Formats: sequence, structure tokens, C-alpha cells
Amino acid sequence: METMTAVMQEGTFPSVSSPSVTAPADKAADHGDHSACRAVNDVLSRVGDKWSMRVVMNLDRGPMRFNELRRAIDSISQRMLTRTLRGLERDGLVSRTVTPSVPPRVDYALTPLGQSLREPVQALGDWAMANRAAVEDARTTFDAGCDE
Amino acid sequence: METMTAVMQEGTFPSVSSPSVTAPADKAADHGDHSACRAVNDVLSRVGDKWSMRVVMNLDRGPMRFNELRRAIDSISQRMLTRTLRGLERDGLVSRTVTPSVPPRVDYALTPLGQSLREPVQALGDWAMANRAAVEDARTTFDAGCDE
DNA sequence: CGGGATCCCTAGCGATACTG
DNA sequence: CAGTATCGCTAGGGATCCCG
Repeated sequence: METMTAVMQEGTFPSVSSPSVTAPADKAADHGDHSACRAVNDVLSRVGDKWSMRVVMNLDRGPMRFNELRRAIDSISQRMLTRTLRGLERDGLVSRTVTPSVPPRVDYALTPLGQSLREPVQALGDWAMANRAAVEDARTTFDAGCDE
Repeated sequence: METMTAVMQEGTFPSVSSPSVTAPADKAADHGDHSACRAVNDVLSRVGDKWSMRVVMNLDRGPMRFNELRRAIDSISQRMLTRTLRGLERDGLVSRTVTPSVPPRVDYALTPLGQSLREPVQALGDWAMANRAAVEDARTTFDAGCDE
């Protein structure tokens, strides 16, 4: 077995409501809500994972079987689909339903928790769509200025 | 992302390896929106990166110098801070300002683009905070049922 | 102080091949 | 069909030393 999501120890994340944009030189260290940071880092790992969100997005349209998902995502290897689904299942984002028929049938579906995750992820997706041009442009500019 | 090969020598920083844009015009891969998927995967990689968001969150409180950031994030290595900042700068999320004084001074700050990213990320952070108990519970249950 | 260059170890992931 | 198991590669990332 293995630990899929690397849990870290400290840092800062939510509750960043100190808009002292012009006043540095004070405490530089994070203010320690360790558990909060861990949770955020945790979900970020899930989301940032190469395949998790692809799976979630596909599952959004209803339950799917293993190879159905495999074909839908297309470029994913069978190994990674298995591992990704296990991770999502472990986190309670996806449910796994086995139907012991003659060819065994397994359906994967989003749990309510999984569905609720879709919303903030969608927001991030919207940001990506809205700003990808800016980002790509910045990249081009940066690369050019670096090499010239 | 295709032009990022000659810029660095030790391996270019983040980015999603190859978003499965294998060329065939049809093939009925995902559900249509290839470019959208690529953009989302892209930003997801940034966000899911171990350090990027930590840096962004710290920078939210105003410009900071290199070692100031280093101390703030604390567990980050100098190498990763450099690389993370480069990546964020390349994507236009962070600006780098050099002041050629006797001890050289370099300030990093969030660009407007970087600040705008904070919002959807915050939403994700909120989700994490709201559901971390559910996730941890699911994990415990899963692990127990798996090993018992 | 800021950051490039090296060394090296580990996790992530893809490609088979095999099983119920 | 739905996995599990094994191998091997490479990108991620920590530690260290060095330089302007």
C-alpha cells in the first residue's frame, strides 16, 4: 500500500484577511492554523493531480463503468485510472458499485461530496479559461526576454 | 508550452507534461473542448504544485524579498523557492523587481493576474475547510474496511 | 543578499503481462 | 470486464557548495 497524498506540516492558507498591502517588516512567519493548512494542501494535491479532475468531470454526467471511463479519458493508462479511482473513493468523492454478474460490472459515480467539489473546481476552470490567453502571453514574453 | 524547451537546462519547471493532444482530428476523445481541458489542466498543475500557492498566499500581504519569503514559508528549500518564483513569474502571476543596491535587493509581488487567481483558489480552500472532516472520515472508513 | 550549479533520492506515471 | 503486479523512466524536490 502507499500514501497517495503527501501530507505536510505547516503553512498558511485560508483566512488571509490581512490586507496590509503596504506594511511589510512585521512578522514574516505564518500564523499557525496547521490543520487548516493541511486540509487545503490536501485538496490541492487531489485537484492538482493529473487525472483526478478529469475523472470527476466525466463522472459528472452520470455513473460510468471502468472501461467506459477509460475510453472517455482516452490517454489515461489503466493503471492510473485504477489508482485515481481508488484515491477518489478513499476520499469519499467517488462511489464504487460492484454488480456480480457474469461479466463483472463495476460502476463509478460521484458522491454528493464529489459533486460539491465540482463547483469550486469549476470556478478555477473558469479562471483558467478567462486568463489562459494572458498566461500564455506572459509565458511567451518571458521566454523571449530570457533567451534574447 | 511547446517553446519551453531551450529556456532551462535542468528541466523546465511546472506545466503539464503532455495534455494528450496527440493530433488526430476526430477520435472522439473527451467531450469536445480540448483547449478548455488543456487550460484547466494547466492552471490545475500550477495550483496543485507543492509550493506555488503558498507563495501566492504569502505575497498577498504585500511585496516580499527572497529570504523574507523563504523564512515565511520556512520549510521550502532555496532551490524550490527560486524555481517556484520563476514559474509564477513566467506565468505572469508574480512580478520581480530588482533594486541594484549594495546588497542587491529583489522584491517579489503579486501581479493583478496573480491576485485574481486568489479568489477561485480561496473558494477551493473554503471547500477544503468545510469538508475536510468528511474527507478524513471517508479515509478512515476506507482504510479500516480495506485492512480489516 | 539573491540565486545558479551539482548530486542524488523518491514519487509519479506509463507500458506490459498476468489473474478472477 | 475489471483489476493486480512488476519494471523502468523521468520529473519533482531536498541538500550543499559557490559566485556576483
